[in-house]
Amino acid sequence: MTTISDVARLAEVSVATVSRYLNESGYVGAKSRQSIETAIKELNYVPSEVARSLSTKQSDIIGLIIPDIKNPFFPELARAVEDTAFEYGYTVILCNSDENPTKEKHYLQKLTKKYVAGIILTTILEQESHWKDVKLPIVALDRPIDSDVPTVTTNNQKGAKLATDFLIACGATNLLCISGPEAFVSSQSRVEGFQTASRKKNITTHIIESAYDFDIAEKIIYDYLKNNPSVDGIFACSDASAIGALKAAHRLGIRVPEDMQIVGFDGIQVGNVVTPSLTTVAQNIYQLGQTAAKLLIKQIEGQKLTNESICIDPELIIRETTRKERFE
Amino acid sequence: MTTISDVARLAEVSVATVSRYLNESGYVGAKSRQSIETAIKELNYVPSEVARSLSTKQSDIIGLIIPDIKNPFFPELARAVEDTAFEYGYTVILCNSDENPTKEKHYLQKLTKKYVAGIILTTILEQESHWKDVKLPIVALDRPIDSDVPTVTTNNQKGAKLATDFLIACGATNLLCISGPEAFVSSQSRVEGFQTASRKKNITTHIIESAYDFDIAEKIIYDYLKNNPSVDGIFACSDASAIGALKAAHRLGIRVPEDMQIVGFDGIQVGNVVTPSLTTVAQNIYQLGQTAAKLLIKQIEGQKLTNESICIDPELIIRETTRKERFE
DNA sequence: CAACATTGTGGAACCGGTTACATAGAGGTT
DNA sequence: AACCTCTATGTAACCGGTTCCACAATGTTG
Repeated sequence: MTTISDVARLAEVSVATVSRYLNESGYVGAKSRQSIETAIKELNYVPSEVARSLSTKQSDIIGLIIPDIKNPFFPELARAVEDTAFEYGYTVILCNSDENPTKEKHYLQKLTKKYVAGIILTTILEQESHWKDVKLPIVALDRPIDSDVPTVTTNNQKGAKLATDFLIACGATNLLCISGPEAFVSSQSRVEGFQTASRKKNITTHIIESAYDFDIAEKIIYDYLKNNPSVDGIFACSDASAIGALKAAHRLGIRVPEDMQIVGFDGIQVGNVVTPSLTTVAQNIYQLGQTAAKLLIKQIEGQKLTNESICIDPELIIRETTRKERFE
Repeated sequence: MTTISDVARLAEVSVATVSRYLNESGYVGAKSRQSIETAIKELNYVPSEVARSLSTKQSDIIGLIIPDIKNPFFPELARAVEDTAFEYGYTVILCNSDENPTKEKHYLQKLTKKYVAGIILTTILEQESHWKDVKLPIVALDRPIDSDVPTVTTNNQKGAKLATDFLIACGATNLLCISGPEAFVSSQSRVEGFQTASRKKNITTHIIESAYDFDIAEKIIYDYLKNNPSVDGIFACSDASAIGALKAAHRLGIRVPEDMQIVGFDGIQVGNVVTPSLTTVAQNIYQLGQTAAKLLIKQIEGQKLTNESICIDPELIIRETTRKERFE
């Protein structure tokens, strides 16, 4: 591998001049520029990121910490982050935290050691104090960490309201809400949205909790529906639970959407492939990731973005688990 | 951030001794060891990966290049690689190539500049010569690059044979094979497996090609089945096409598995969630990723693994798109 | 024309580690 | 006592960049 001094030697200038040329900092005369350019081409020179990082204490690496890339929500998010990073010349390190604080802390330390430029963090859990000590640029995704950390979220409450209003408009009167684990703030907001939308009307509501997991949700919902056959509308706080509900209904001989309607939340691809395909409140996942990445890069490149938080509206996608004819 | 010389100063030894202590290289006396340990604790010292990389020209970063993390096959693979890397103290940079040689080349250069320790490469396309110049440890996943590059693949031919034999055993006699794009070697092997399995018996076969994409496959298969209603068994070279087939059949009023049976290939999670759930040849995706990562790390840590290639057997998962009663 | 600003360049310290080499004391051998 | 081998440690060069500072040449201004 050729180094900057090889280039300097061949171009008959000093390394300082070459460095200035490379970074477009300071003056470089026309003939120096010329000879440097030819030297670089001739030697096929590529500057070492590592050496530069050591000097500048900065790299072009972004750390992305998510719970689990296998969770169908995250691949698209990761892709959005990576695309945006790529566009701006950054590179992404992928970390799966499993929502485990120890692992999270470990990654944090590793990333720090590598002088990463910044971190995008998707922790759904409660605020972990160790994030407050980090002096790196951070953007929180999906869940706020701290009031002065820029955050990108979906408007969960609004989305839930959208879903619930729609269920009711489609004639459902006996609503079941499948919440996520209590620790997830996003799930709480969705439940709140559900409650505000269903409270005013003359509607019966129930709320049960389930992990965001197909199989677990299926079991819980199966048991519930068995004992409560009057439910005619389900709002699930995740598409995973919604699909669980679908399977549970199938096993119980409940026809969807004729006997019971279902609306999910998330907008993951699977929802479109299931039969009947899932009506859902789709988060704009790609935009979520893109926005977070852009926000982070802005911060990295010097702008202080204290307090800048962005809330992205989700969108109701009407498919086959709800009825076409609207009442009201 | 504290440095090694801070530690050396506080411990009243030289940086060389501290470095020796950290790397367990060379001799360190008992009292030096003691004072270094306390100094490190007191200062909360964490060595800089970057500085070390500059010296050693090695990092603990592994580059993972895949076509697209959004493709449902890759999240689990990426997770396996990351898990294994984590276990051995490595870190993963995620690169989406979109099967685009230019992007691939770009990433290759970027990764080289960062002194990554090695690269795991999943390119389904034809051999790209630029990989031959790379002097980094490489492992090819899913597709061989070169005879002397260690490679991890699924036994595609065997899997296809498994699927086809099973379809025939379940009574299908008029088989349609949905191949992948011609450029994918893995798809070719699957078609070959299909052909060897179906040739000997008294069976009619057809082969059509489709991208590995739900919607595209659905359209192509819909058109085909419309004109060829006698097909009673489909072997799809990917679960994506299999699901497309399922939807096409649904739209045409063909009952699955009563009128027509379907077997997919890949074993992605969606297959289990679709109705009826998909009988498929499951690749052991996690093991694929894990094996590749381990192979790479072995190489990184000094072992020359020329010619070491591993072929992992897939497994037939019988679900609901095939009939229970076996003929024969 | 003197004083000063602007442009162009190189020397050398520095980033935070690793490592070759020199050195020195302790213990063992003959 | 002379010599050798370990063990233990420090000095300093090096990895490949960035950047401060000094300095020179040239242009500009009053």
